[in-house]
Amino acid sequence: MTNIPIKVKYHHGDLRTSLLEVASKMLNESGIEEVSLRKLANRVGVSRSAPYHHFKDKNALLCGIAEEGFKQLYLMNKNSFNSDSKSTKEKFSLFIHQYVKFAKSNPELYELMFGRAIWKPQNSTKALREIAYPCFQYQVEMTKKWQKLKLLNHSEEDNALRASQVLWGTVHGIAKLLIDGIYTDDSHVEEICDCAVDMFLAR
Amino acid sequence: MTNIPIKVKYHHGDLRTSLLEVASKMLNESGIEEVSLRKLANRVGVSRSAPYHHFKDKNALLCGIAEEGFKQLYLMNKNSFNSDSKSTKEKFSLFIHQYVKFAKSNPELYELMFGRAIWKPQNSTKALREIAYPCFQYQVEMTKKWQKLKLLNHSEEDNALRASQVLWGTVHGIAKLLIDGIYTDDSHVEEICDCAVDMFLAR
DNA sequence: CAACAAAAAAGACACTGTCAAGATTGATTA
DNA sequence: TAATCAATCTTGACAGTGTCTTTTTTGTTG
Repeated sequence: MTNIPIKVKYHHGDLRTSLLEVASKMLNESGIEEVSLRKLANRVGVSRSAPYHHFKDKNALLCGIAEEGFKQLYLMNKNSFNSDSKSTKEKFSLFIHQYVKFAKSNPELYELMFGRAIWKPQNSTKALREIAYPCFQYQVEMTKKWQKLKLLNHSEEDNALRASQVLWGTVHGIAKLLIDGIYTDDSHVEEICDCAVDMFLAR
Repeated sequence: MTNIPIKVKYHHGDLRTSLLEVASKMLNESGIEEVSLRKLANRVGVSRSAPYHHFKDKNALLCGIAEEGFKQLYLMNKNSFNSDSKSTKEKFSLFIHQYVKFAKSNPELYELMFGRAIWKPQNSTKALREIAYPCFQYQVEMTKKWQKLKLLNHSEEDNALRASQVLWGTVHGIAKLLIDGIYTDDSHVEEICDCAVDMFLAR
């Protein structure tokens, strides 16, 4: 009956997830700059220091948001890599395009996920690392496969880890230059990705 | 005689360059987080609002610092590309290695130069753009040359702009992943760069 | 020398993250 | 059921921050 967001109970009930949800929404809508603990608390209908019972500090909250992003990214890569209806070459192309598209469609989230803020030596939460590392590792696995199938243009002695670091670097770099506003021509994203695919494929 | 940094004159004399110098030092030493206008003003020996007569706001100051970085980067690329004692292949390899090395040796400056903060639509100063764009353009020129000499692995129809965006994306991405703390094994930087070179060269 | 404009200072405001101390609640145990 | 306790939430407070407005000082110029 009364689902007006006016705070009525002293104990919120599920503040932790509420904080994550609303913070994510704020992030998507107005960017990381507009995400402050005080505004967040206000919007959730709770006092400014209530969040501190669920997150050690602001950084821990940000790590929590990023976790969700890495789950998405991991799932996306896994799904496309395991689709039976596509050739290896198509899958490789899909990886490049999808990765950049993910960043372009969730610029604020992507910025957070790979921003130095949460990856500074003592900042990354254990929970975050346990979600992000498998995501990183999966990209190495994909590269290993592509390498075995002689899809990529490089010499024999190159190991999969290095190659995947280069591939990842490429998509990450393109994504970053796009969403940070240095590549200003958003309209040619597909062309850039196509070019990247072309430059990496063995002929 | 008295070169103690105690403020003695009302008018500083050359506050603008002093601010840039000290701010750059603060940036290198302790990172962007530690650069605040108030601390900066304090260290220069001036009131907290004095800087506003030389920079519209904090963002304008940061743009000023970044300018110097782009001058360096431009010069570095130009010098190595014009060295007569090296083969084209060596120059290409040098470009990749040098670029990443530049970022790794000046992490805070690089982060500022390519951070979204100063490149947000209305944030970049005209002066910054006039220094940065030629720097970007030069990378296209280099790529055009490499393309003409059939150094790179890609098909005929690829244009130099797209190829240079991919190349730049690669070095930028590798650099970012390194200095943001996502690639934690700094010791293999050279190997990653070598691998990148190998993957891009035509065979 | 007087007038003016540039440069610097001081006051003030609305933010921010975070901590300490107290209030309220739901759950557990006696 | 009643008392205890820990989790949760609130309020007050502090030291920061960027930036605006008003006032003071200075160098320059007519």
